[in-house]
Amino acid sequence: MRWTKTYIPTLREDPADAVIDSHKLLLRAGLVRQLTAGVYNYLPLMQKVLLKITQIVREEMDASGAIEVTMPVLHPAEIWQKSGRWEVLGKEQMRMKDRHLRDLVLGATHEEVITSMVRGELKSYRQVPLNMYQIQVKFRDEPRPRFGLMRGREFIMKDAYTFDVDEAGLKVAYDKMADAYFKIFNRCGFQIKMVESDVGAMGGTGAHEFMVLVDTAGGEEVILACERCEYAANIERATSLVMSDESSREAKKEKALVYTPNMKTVEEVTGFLKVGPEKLVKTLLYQADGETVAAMIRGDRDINEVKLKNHLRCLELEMSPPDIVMKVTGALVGYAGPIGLSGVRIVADPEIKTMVNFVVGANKDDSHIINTNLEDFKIDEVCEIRKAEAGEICPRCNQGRLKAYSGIEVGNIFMLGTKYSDALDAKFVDAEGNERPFVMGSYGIGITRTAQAAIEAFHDEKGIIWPKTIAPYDFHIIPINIEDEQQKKVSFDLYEQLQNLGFDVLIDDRDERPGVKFNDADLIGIPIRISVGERGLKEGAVEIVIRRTMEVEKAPVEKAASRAAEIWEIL
RNA sequence: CGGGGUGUGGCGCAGCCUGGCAGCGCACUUGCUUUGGGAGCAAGGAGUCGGAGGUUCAAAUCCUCUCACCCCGACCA
Repeated sequence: MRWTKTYIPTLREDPADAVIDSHKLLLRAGLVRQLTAGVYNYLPLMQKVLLKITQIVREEMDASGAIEVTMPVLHPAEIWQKSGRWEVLGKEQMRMKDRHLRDLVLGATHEEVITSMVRGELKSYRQVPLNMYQIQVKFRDEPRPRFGLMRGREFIMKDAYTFDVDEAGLKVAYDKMADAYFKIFNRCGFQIKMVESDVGAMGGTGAHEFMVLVDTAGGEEVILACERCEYAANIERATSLVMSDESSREAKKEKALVYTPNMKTVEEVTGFLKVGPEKLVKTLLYQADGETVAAMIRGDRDINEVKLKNHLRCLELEMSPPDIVMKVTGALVGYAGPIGLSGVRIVADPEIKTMVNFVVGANKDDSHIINTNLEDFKIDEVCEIRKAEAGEICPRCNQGRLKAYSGIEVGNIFMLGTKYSDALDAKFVDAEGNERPFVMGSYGIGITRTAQAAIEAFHDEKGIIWPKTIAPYDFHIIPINIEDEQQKKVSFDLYEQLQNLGFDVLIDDRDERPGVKFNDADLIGIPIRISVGERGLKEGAVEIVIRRTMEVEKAPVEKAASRAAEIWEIL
């Protein structure tokens, strides 16, 4: 492709609206332009990248035995109401009404659609296992779109769905998809990490995310991974070993009410009482679908609301407002405690069970109780609700410490079970003649997000460094001075030769100054650049430059194409 | 949804406080020169100052309302 015949609007300056490197580069390299919040045009270079990524995805999905289909973007509300996700997704879902005022949905995922699609027609155990996928635009009405394609309201995804007769079949399908995902992301050039994750609104029995690890600020999720074994989990899901601390060997003391005027935070109370925050137990009040629940957690820990929400099996979970706190505890916010708290479910983190002589709120203004022990109150349920932290001990090998990484989620896989086949009535007849719901799985890859993740993972201060498998072009030829007939001829000869060898080639035929072309080349990040200029031609040579390392090799004009192809092979 | 910020030519910004000719850099067009890391000179085109209402002799500037976008938080299949 000739630069002058395509559209690559590069920017010299950083766009004002971009914060993270990959977002700035998406805009500066002329890959995308925003239409409205969270919605982007994909310009010619980006289109090439997306096609290369989707091609890899297609090849590996097909190789795994999955069958490609295309499902509608526009869905009737009815199927979402049937599965119960109309309420679960709520405002996350892009919704509209048609002229008849019927509710419609712009799909964020397609479990409901595919389940309706096969219902009544896929009906024998002989027809499965079946895996169908599509590459399709998706919508999510993000409360706050940001970071370019990382958190958009419209994006492209590959989503696949499997149908099996039982859990064992699902496990096979699930592992097969995980395997395909490793192949896909490795081909895209990533070091990928598969981590355990929460199932969220998807529902089901288990899930994993595929994360690209980045050391920049561009990561959007924190993951914890054991430094000794293979354990790795999203922060929402990560657990750690409960360590009984030193104080648990103390002799139990008599509890006592203490006056703590205006001391509401953990810091204030422990500072005032001259004890560490690990000697205090926070009692946090939540409204779980209207019911008030108390969550107890050690003072120096953070609560993991996802874990609490999962334990309570509620749709909405939020901190109780002050008036409810007052009603339940009889005190202002900041003095809630488990002793004498009635009519409220008390959920405690297991770590609490290891503690002695701790501080709790007294359910009375300006008062706490010291030397509290487990016998002093009743715990209704014990459930891990604390956020695991870096440095804690791995729950799997019980030895290694957990380390935190910043990651970008580019893929996820879910074991759905029969949630959707039950709700939408997709059943088959087994060998014994019994009617049973399909056991399903669902598997996503964010195509547009993967492109941005590549930029985040592979760039330097001058621009993008595309992995060769997903680069918009393989070679970038720069005639230093396009007005010079010899340079022009050599450049275009090379352009044709490389194309004849099957490569995707971009030639910068603009009448621009060399500096402009070099800077744009560095910015858009084609893996190999070939400079054709007076300096080299004097010796009958052109320069082959590797973008990643900026290594330069001179090659004779007549051997340039074959030499460039060799370098490509080993890149 | 709470808090903060920004809307001025395609992009990046100044001007606003203290009302008085709408500016700068880059980009764009034309000409000449220049051509190995973002050229020089000259000439030129391009802006309802996000929108509506108000105050005033006069509003980019002050007031009210509103819309959009960005950031922090909440949220996040």
